[in-house]
Amino acid sequence: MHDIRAIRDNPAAFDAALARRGMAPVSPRILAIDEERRAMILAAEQATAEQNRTSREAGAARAAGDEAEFNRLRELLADKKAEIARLNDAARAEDQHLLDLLATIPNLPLPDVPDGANENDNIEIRRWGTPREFAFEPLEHYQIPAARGMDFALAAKLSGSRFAVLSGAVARLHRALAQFMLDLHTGEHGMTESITPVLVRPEAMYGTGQLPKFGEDSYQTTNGWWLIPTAEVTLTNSVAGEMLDAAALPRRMVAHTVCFRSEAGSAGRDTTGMLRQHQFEKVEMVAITTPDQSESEHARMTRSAETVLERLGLPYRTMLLCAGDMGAGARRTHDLEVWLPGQNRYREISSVSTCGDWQARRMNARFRPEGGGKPEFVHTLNGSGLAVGRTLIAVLENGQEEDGSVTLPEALRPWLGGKGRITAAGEMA
RNA sequence: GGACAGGUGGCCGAGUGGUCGAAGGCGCACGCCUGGAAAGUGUGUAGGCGGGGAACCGUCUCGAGGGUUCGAAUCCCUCCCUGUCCGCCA
Repeated sequence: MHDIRAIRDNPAAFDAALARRGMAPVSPRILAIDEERRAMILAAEQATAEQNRTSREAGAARAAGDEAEFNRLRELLADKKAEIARLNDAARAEDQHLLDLLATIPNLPLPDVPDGANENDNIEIRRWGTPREFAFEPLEHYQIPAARGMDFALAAKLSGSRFAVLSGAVARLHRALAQFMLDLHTGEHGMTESITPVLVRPEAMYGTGQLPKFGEDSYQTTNGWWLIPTAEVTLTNSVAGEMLDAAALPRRMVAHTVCFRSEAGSAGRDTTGMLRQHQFEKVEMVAITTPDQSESEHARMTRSAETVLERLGLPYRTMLLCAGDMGAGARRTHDLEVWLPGQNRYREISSVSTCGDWQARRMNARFRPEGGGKPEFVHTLNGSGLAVGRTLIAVLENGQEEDGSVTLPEALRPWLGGKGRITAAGEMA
């Protein structure tokens, strides 16, 4: 949600920023509605003020025992009533009209976000680790003998395509990864862990920006709940409607949840393996900050995600997304792409975004500045830390050996009962 | 699923038709007191929207919407939400 005053103050800058997302200018339409809306509000309020005045006079006349005057004023009010109702309805309709339009407009890219239309225009800002030299042709994760516990046929029987059943060693590895991530973020990155619902009200989906525009990307239950596409929804909306203490910020949260995405429109992409699923698990980080904290927090959160990959010894690169490739709520996004030897390329494994006050306005999440003063909207940030299924893929592909076994990252041992590899037979050893 | 109870400001909580945006308390801000702090004490302190350079003015908001009334936090209706008890259940 955008601040109508900011648009009013500088419509050209607003349109210019949106143009970087490939959007046509909208400020003329917004300003026209806003002007109409304000005229309506003024007319309605003036009429109401007159009504209130007359009503007080009527009360006074009655108190003074002036029945004639009271009756005269009462009739006057009765006549005005319909007109006032009409003006109020019109003012409210215009106000809603503006809100509905603003709710569909994506966030403005920050100045340092590069121009560009799609992922080809993203900029690499960092690279860590060196992809391993293989003496053999590395396999994709679902081809690796050690990953035989990954069963897509069974998942298809139960649910259909784009689901996976994990059994045995891969299931345990998946669980270990999630726990390792949570322990890292809570133990070293100052985040508080939550277990949240994965079914939410529409309001929550609206707050983070999935609704009203992107409902087709998610699933809804028959009684109106939405299945979260990311724990960003629950963690971020935890502060919806709240007035937070500035001293309590930044608030850093992390949650491991299952996520659901219908992935409409990506049919045909990554159809094999568990890279892209309707249901997957993710460890999600969310930070609620004051406006002056959000920049450093974005860097910090990106580092928190990068640290997961570094501890696991997985080569990655950090991308700065171009304006055209960012999600609607983001002002700047860092994507972490992990090296997948089986695909011989880097693939997205985390996305870390700062949303400014765009979500906070939708949620009405504010804080009172230290030393008092008017409430201000908080800033919100979110990032994967990391997508668990994709991390599993990366661990399997990067650790695969010629004999079909997989050598696991040293850092995971405490979560694997001291074990360090999966045999070609699919046994933890 | 059934039966009750309830939704008031940053928080707690009073208020059952009239000048109530709303007592009181807590918190917070500023001052007094103090060597400094605590305690004590005084004053102030809701938010949104609109108008205005500003001071300020208007308007809305006591869960949401509608109704009754000259006038609604207060009465009536509908809906939403929360809690308690019962039933069921991992």
